[in-house]
This record gives sequence, C-alpha cells and structure tokens, in this order.
Amino acid sequence: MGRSPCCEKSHMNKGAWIKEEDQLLVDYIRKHGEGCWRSLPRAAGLQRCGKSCRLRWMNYLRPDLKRGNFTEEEDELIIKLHSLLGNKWSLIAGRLPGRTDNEIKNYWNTHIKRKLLSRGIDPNTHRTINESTIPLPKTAAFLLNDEHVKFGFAGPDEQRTIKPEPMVVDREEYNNKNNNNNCTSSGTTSEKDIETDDDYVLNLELSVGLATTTKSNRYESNRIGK
DNA sequence: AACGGCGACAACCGCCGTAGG
DNA sequence: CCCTACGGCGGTTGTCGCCGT
Repeated sequence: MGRSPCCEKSHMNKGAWIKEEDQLLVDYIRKHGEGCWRSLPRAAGLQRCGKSCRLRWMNYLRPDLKRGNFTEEEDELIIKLHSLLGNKWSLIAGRLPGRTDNEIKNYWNTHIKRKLLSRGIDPNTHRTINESTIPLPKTAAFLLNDEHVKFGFAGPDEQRTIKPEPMVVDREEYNNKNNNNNCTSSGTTSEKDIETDDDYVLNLELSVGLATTTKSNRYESNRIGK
C-alpha cells in the first residue's frame, strides 16, 4: 500500500541510462546544483522521474565518487562497521569517502558475505557459525568513550540479527544496571573476543558523534535484555 | 558456435520520516 | 492534528558479460 507513484510514469524512460541522458543531468546539476528532484527532470529536459535522476547522480555521476575495486582496508572497515551498524548502508557509506550506499550494499552481497562465510563467520551476526546457533539477546550494550551505547537485535531467537540505531543511555543508568546484576556480556561479540581482539579499537562516528573506544574503557559490556 | 548458469552491478520499487501547508 | 509532497533508505529485480560445457 505505498504512496502514489512519484510521477506519471507512462511517458517516462526506464532502465539503463544513455550517454545523452547522463550529459543532460550532469549539465543541469553543474549549472543549478542538486535539489528539487521532482522538478529537475522537466527542467533538464529528461524523460525520467526525479527519483531515477537522483539515484543516477548519487550512485554514478557524482564527481567525488571513487569507483574501482575496494581495497583490503575498505573491506575490513565495511565488515567492522556492519558488525556495529547492521544493514545501515548509508551510515556505512558515510565512513567510506567516495563510496555509495548502493555500491557497498552490492559489494557486501556479492563479495563480503562469501568472504565471511569462508572464514566460518555468519555475515548476519558476525559470530562464528557455531556461535550463531546460540540465540542473541534482545539488546546488548557497551561503553563507547564515556557513553553507554545500547543495541537492539531483531527477529526471533533463532535468527536474530543486529538492528541498531544505537541508543545512547546515560552513564548513571549504565552503572546502575552493572551494579544491580551480574550479567555477562552479550551481543555480536563475546567478552572473550573483546579482550583478545585489538581490531575492536575502532574510531566510530555513531549517533554519539565522533567517539573513540580505548582498550581500557571499551566494552564494559553488559547484557540488559532477555 | 551455441547455450545455460552465474556473478556483478545498475536501477527500480515500496516504504518511512519529516517538513510544510 | 491531519494530509501531502518530497527526499532518502534498504530490499529486490533486471540486465549484461563472462565462463564452462
């Protein structure tokens, strides 16, 4: 039951873009800048809907796009960000200059998933295949700098996947939770993993802004839910 | 050479959040 | 407060090219 179509499609072009259309779009945006995608096609002389123009520009024509193969560093960064953010491709893309959400999403589905599986890691949970049979809790939390960051996990017990947005909870609440129970860590990473994996020293720009985890403060993980 | 399978990636579709009337 | 338009996002599909048979 979605919204009505963004434009009258009967006389609109669909499918692959041709050079002339690209040129019209690029010329128009160079002259007038981005924005008002709905009226852009008509103004630019294109028989496309605004959404299609936006997508073409964002994913293909923008001059700041990097294109070309992903580097090993980008691979690893994507994996780490995905383990924290889940399928939030636009957020992940925000940490990879010159890469688009669509590009990263495609790359994830075609390359990285397979790469993780070959390492014996479940690409949805980022845990080893064996661990993945153990249900995840409904929420998990850790300290990021001095902020307590809480994650949610979506789906039934057997197949729960990460579903952030991370929620920032104040330190006091975090301490209370810690003092009031002896829960162990949980979530995508076990306490043991955290202690031994230096890769988890990450610079992250989540909803809390630019924050750096350190070895001493990171992952005072605490299970809240379930 | 012809064909089918498969991977890669561009593009589309449907939905959501939000701003403005 | 409701409705609508719009931008944006994530999931899915369509198409093309490569490769093996």
